Amino acid sequence: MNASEDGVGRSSRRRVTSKDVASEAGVSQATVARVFSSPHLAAPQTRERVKAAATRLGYVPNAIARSLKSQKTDIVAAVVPAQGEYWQSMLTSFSRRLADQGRQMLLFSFAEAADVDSALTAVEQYRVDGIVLASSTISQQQLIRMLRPGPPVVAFNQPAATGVLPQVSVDNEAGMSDLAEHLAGLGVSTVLYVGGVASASTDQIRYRGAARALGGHGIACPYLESGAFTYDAGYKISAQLAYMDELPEALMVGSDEVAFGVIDGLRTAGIDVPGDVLLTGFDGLPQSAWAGYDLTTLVQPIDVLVDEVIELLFREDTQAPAVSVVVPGSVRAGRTTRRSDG
Amino acid sequence: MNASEDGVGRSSRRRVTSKDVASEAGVSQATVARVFSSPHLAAPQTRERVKAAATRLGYVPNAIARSLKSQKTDIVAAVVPAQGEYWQSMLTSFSRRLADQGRQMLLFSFAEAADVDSALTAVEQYRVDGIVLASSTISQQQLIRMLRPGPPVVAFNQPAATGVLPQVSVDNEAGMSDLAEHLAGLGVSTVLYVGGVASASTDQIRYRGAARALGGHGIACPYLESGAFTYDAGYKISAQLAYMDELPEALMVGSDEVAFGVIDGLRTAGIDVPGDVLLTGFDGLPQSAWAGYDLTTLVQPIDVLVDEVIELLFREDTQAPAVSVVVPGSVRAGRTTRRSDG
DNA sequence: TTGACAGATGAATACGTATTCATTACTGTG
DNA sequence: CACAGTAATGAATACGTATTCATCTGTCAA
Repeated sequence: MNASEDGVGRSSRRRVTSKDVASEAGVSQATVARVFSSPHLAAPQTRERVKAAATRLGYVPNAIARSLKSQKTDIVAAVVPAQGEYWQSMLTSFSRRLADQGRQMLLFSFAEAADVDSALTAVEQYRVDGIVLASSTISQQQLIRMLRPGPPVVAFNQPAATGVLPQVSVDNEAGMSDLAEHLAGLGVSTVLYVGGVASASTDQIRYRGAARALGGHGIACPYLESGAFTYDAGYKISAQLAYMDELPEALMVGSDEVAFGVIDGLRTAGIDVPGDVLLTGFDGLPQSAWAGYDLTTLVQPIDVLVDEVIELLFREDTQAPAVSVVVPGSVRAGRTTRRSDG
Repeated sequence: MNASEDGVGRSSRRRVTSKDVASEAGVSQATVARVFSSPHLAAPQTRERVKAAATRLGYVPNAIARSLKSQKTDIVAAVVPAQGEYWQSMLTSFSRRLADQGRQMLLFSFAEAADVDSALTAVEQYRVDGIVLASSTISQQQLIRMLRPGPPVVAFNQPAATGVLPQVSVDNEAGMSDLAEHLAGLGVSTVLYVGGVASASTDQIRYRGAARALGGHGIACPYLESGAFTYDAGYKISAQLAYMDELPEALMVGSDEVAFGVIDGLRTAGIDVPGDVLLTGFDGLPQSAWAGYDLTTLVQPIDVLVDEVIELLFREDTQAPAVSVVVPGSVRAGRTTRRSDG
């Protein structure tokens, strides 16, 4: 009648350990460990007996203890900004990929750049098998901090890390260049680039790609900073665009999320996209393919990027300290660069 | 000259342990442990000496070993569907909240319902401090499985778990009811409900809220299933709507993400929202406030929900096995229920 | 028959920390 | 001065597993 007598109560009396299973099955703890970690070392008959005992007792191996002994956690840490559509879709792909490999993902998200340090401090405590740093706002100093002895670290889409940490990113410059060529091919002659944060390395490199390619066609490409890689930043900056004396023929926006804001802002102001101005994005977010936007953008092959990161983390060769892997993206032409008028 | 002699090499020779710090500082390992876990038990002078030695050696406490000894990981596991805007925003809020408390989040995402079992198996191995189950597609059987002894478990927005597991969710029925009242207040007399997955408990409850409220006004409310809680499902189902002999005055869609698809689909077919048909969503996703949609929807107070989950996980009182916390949402009236014509 | 050898298992130990217990030094009160 | 009480510390142990080493059994070839 007493609740504490109830074996199926919410909090069990004590977790079942391999030792418990051992006595139940009449073998040693070592044998139980073998059955679960290297079954081929146990006799088939013993294996069955141990497994039966384990099931009977509800035994579940303790990954913490295993990690302590084997010096492997099967956990990869990801340090990622809390907000941003792009990071979320990257996380989705990453965690799925890891799950396929029997690894788990320990998430360290941060809202402010100032929180990165505390996140990094926490990461170090858990002896994870690898660390992925994803954010355009991690400082050079913070990157260098990760060079201390510890698990392998790879930077994700963070060109600024090149030469300091192994790094994987899409080819930002070539990607934006391709988009520019696409516009040039449409006969566009005036372009304005709408960036996110001018100090972010990705923003700089993408802009360079646009400016160079357009320059090759004799087209100027002024830079306008929206202030953040967010929808709101794009929406707000569109007010400035709406009040310009003369709109350029095309806007190249530094990221899809900002582009959504720009498009909505312009449309709210009565300026049609692509009717009054063409527009390109960057990233290839799922929403960019939604019919409401149908954005011409550079699609990042996120799955490929993620695979490269994982390979870099777990390659045997621990030499070559700061490899940089650059993966090409692909232009997806949408309605936002389709001229309705002939 | 030899790379292995390099102290700052990528892979260190050996991690520094509390024992190393102990000999460096001329104290016992126990004292080092005290300095880092309960500083008040060490003399200020000793504390300084130990910390200095630790810094000199680059010592970082090993959370794995700590967890093994203290039976606490400071980690909360989240079992979450890999896709879906709603889950992503919930994850964002959740991980931020945990970080504030010095806890980390171990992510188990799954693409197919079939993957849930393997995720649960993995979760059990890590002795996390708590588990959050978030998904409308986890089966009753899988829920029951979580009743076995182990860390506390809380279901998130999963009314089907009521009575089985502690559960936190928005008031789905009242929320959809409020939206229905909103429509009724606008004088709407014909409504169609567009659901996601008819077998999902949230879908059923939301529909019930709509049907009851509308019924109170003598308004019928047929149910139409889109097949999934995704943009694509909404987009596709809109074709059926576009070919109806007569459109209802309003569409009540079971989730924002589906609503986006429906809106885009209708607009593509030349049917204006709200010009030709009013529309409501549910969830209050960030995008629902974007100017392109400006959806009338029920905003879920995600931060509040998350706080409730955490409180439920870590409350002292381990009695009351299956509390169900229901939090009210709030209607945000957007453009999609604003009549342009008088 | 004997020795070599592989297969299966148990005893013991290590992983790095937190905590209990005992010991020591020191403070204040009678 | 004696005694109680507190603060600070070290020695030892436990957390639950994986792995090394030694032991034992049985098989096969000489």
